Amino acid sequence: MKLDDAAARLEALGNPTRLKIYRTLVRAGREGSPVGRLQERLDVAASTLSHHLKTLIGVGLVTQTREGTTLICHANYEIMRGLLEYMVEECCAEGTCSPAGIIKLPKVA
Amino acid sequence: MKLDDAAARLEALGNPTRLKIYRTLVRAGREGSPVGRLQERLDVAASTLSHHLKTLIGVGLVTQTREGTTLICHANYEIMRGLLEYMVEECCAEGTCSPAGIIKLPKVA
DNA sequence: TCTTTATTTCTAAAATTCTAGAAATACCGT
DNA sequence: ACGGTATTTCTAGAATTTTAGAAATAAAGA
Repeated sequence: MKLDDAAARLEALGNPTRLKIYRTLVRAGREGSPVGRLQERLDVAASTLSHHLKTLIGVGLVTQTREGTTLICHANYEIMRGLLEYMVEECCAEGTCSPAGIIKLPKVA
Repeated sequence: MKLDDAAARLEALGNPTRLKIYRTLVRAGREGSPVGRLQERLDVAASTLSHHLKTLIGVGLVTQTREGTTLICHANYEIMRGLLEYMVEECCAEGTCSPAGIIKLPKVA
């Protein structure tokens, strides 16, 4: 991942509302969550939510699938994985900032 | 770490110039880097750099120590560790987005 | 086709961020 | 105390972001 892509994704997550959205989608699990349910949960105007979702979708952190009239949102774990990988590799000292319970191994699949 | 703190730190890192600053400081290692050297490396106006550093310092990601007339900047790994921990715990599905080479263990110190 | 529900796009105002020149401050050596 | 180097603070303009109401679009069902 390039620095500019990482920055764009960090910026997308760096807004409390968008971070809440993303976290909610992670908790929604594999089935995801309709936009409408997100709106109820987060208590934000529909247009505002849509705007934030657009940002998250734009950087690849969220995807949408349509099911009839409702749009289901999903967290994209692959992108998040890449972002965490970038941060650990580019922004951490060897072993110094591995989160507790997380260990960096030499070479594991 | 609270959601708002995590968001503030992600936002701080979510600007290409600031992400470059932070990455440079990580690469500078334990001894850190003077503001002036950062300025040469990143080719940015002194006042602009100072402004971005203020942001990073404000969220705890960077610290400064004075050595005579020069200020030395250091990456704060403890805060970064906490941020990564937050992201893994709050924004990842179990095992789904562990970066390659990183494994989440049940309970390790 | 008309209605309803779900969501986005358009629009615009308020707030914030980014940038960098100029002035101010901090510290050291003489 | 003075001069020089390092860095910050002040200031302000340009650009971007955030917010949400209103209008538009998409899909399903009667």
